[in-house]
Amino acid sequence: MKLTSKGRYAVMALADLARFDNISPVSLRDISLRQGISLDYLEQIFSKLRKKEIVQSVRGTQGGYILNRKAREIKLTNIFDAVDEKVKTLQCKKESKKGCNGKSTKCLTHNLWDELENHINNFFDKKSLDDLVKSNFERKF
Amino acid sequence: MKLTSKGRYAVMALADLARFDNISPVSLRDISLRQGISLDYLEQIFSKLRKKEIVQSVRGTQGGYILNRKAREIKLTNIFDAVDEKVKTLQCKKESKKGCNGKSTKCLTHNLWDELENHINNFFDKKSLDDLVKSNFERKF
DNA sequence: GGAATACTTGACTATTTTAGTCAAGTTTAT
DNA sequence: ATAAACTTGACTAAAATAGTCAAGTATTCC
Ligand code: FES
Ligand code: FES
Repeated sequence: MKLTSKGRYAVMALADLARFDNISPVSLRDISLRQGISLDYLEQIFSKLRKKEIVQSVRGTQGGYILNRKAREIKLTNIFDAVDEKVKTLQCKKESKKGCNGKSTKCLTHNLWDELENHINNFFDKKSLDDLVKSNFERKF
Repeated sequence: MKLTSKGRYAVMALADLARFDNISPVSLRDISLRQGISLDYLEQIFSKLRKKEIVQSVRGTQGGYILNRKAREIKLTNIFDAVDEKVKTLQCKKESKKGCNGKSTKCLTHNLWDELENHINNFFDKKSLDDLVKSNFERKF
């Protein structure tokens, strides 16, 4: 089980952006340089974040991106959702009554994986971008 | 983030095996048929489980595998460890002082991913094979 | 002893996913 | 006008996954 770069970068980039929240737009070029993420890849990611209304774009020179909501209101869940980084522990389709083995009942481990998925998603539901910025701020003292 | 088949199958197969704990060895062929897992793949998995002393093999006709420890003492952590299904949320090396971006300090999200990793591993540390067998047993009534 | 069952090992491969790159635009501040 | 910066879509190399395949060894039962 591992976290993919897309999810990691999305959160990393937003954490960078959130530090300048409401001051001025941050260009992807700056994020790219500061965080060491490919500019082209960031563009892909921010295109998705914009579609899900997590960020707003400001075009033209001195443009960039700004948060579209308060940092406190942006949970990791929202970010992961936007970039399609999803937690997937079940093999079967959750809605279906069939099991992952093709049989008519759920497999021996179905409930276990379902619990695991909830356990992980709980973490993402709780953490906001704001928590992240604050914990980094405190780290400096 | 998703669970791989190797980890899923390892737990599924052991859950099947645990139901016959101390009665008689269970052949991989039976597990393969009941759980719908490729026999060749199961062999790979059980080879690893045997090396980590989670199961014992019984050769010959009527042979198979039996648990090497009490089901209560086999945690998911042990199983995942044996088959190399590891939780990996950090990009950087944990011991190193360098960040994932190659810089000399840890990145903005490092602590967050570290927390996440612990959160997930807690789940695996708590759950035992025994819990799994019992919850399936109860399900029948 | 011979056949059948079942474990054992190692190498090999197709498919899928990931992590990007590349190219050709459009928009806007200065 | 020009440069900075967003926008979109297609493409691709590399890695990981999920197995398969082949050849062999050990043990029990008849
Ligand atoms: S994971 Fe849902 S039935 Fe196996
Ligand atoms: S994940 Fe450890 S420094 Fe970024």
